[in-house]
Amino acid sequence: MSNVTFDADGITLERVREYVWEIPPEGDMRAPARVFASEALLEEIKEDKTLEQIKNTTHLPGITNYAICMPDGHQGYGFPVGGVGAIDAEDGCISPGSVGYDINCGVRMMRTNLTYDDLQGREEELVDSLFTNIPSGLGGGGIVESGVDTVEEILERGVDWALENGHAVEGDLLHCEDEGVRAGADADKISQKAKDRGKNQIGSLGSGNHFLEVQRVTDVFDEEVGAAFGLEKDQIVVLIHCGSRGLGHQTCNDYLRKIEQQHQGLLDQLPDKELAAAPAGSQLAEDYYGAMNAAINFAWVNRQLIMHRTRQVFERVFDRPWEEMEMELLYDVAHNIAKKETHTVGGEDRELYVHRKGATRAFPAGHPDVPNAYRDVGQPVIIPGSMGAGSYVLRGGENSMDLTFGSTAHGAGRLMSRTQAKNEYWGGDVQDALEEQDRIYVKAQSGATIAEEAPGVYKDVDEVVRISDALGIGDKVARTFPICNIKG
DNA sequence: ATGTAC
Repeated sequence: MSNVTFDADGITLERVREYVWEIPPEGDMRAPARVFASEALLEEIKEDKTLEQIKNTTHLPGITNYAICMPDGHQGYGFPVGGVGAIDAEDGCISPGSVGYDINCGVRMMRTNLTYDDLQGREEELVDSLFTNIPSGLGGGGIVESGVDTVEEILERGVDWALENGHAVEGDLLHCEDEGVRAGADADKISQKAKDRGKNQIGSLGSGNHFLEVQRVTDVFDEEVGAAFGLEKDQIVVLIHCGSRGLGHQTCNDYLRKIEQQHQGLLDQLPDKELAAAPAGSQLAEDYYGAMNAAINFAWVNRQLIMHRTRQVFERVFDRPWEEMEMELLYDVAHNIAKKETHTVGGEDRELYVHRKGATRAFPAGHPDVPNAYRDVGQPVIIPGSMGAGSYVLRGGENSMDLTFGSTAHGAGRLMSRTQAKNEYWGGDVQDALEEQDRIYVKAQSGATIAEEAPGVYKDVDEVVRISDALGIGDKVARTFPICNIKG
């Protein structure tokens, strides 16, 4: 190890090699922590509690190799956003606090065969129609509003339910992780209260950083992989970012309370109560895993319904069938989950609960869990930037299994809190500037949400992606730029 | 992120 260090106000990071930093174990840390970032990003990461939080996560029993902070890391609830914790599934634990409140928050991208020329002049009509037809904002109102029995079916059957009920086509399932149905989902482990919160939110965007964006492809960096993903310059694509709404939030809350009641001993060992975990093999660990998998299915159906409704909006605006516009799902990535996966650790295969909170699975070419359509090039990874900066499509890099348990970053990462953002920006001004300077059309339920999500509150997504690419954990394939954005 | 309630 070289002797280059980075001093982050009391926490010293040792440089392992370019863009890889390590916090060596001290006190009750069970493993080192690693931060994958440039010095420029570290300067931002050190400004909040991220580094302290990534140190704290190494106290979780069963933490394997090292806890990971991605280049977009920032402070979260207990476990940092942009964090990966691979934890032994036999002797370790599963941590609802480390998955977070928005179970299976994630992004999906839909292709079209439209070009920017087809869309110019129609932006306002399109953004208005999307905003009118896709439920957004806090509280209830979904594309489907139904009873608890429907929620239960969705929880266990995932996108299969959407297919059977006319909200999906076969190809949608083939281009989603787990073909849109998470195994091991147990609706009985989701509380009545959570189901009640979910029943009128099936197909709804929510609020905060969730959005639907129409974008154009500005760059294809890798022609071969770009072709495999069906992406080319000037093409219109749609990006959808949302999660499991009140149902997932309630589920996280329910299990945090159960841990306080049943596993106070483990809780007492942790430096931060927000890392709450259930011991592997306990009834509660099994129950949470069943519930979390069910909430994952709910979030997939949520994104599916929003995508399918978007097809119908495009049909009306462009006056032709969506099939003719080739509006096909490219891929759906979950970035707030824990998943039982087999990884090679010190030469032997181990079952691990891989916690990815604000981190994206990024399996390389050839991995059996990559869908057939992309098996030869690697799993698509979608990294949204801000509504002013645009987003990236990557593919799982060949070093991801060795370095990061098959993971990479998930976004640009916040630079400042929501409260701070509202002091810095006024929503209306942000909206006007985006339209006048960049011809980006934004429509939101409240001006406060636009202020909270102003481009200036995010880190530089180009720098985040540059590091992922340089490390070979997620390789750059294409870049997009926003045209229309709707949000809560 | 999230039904500005337990």
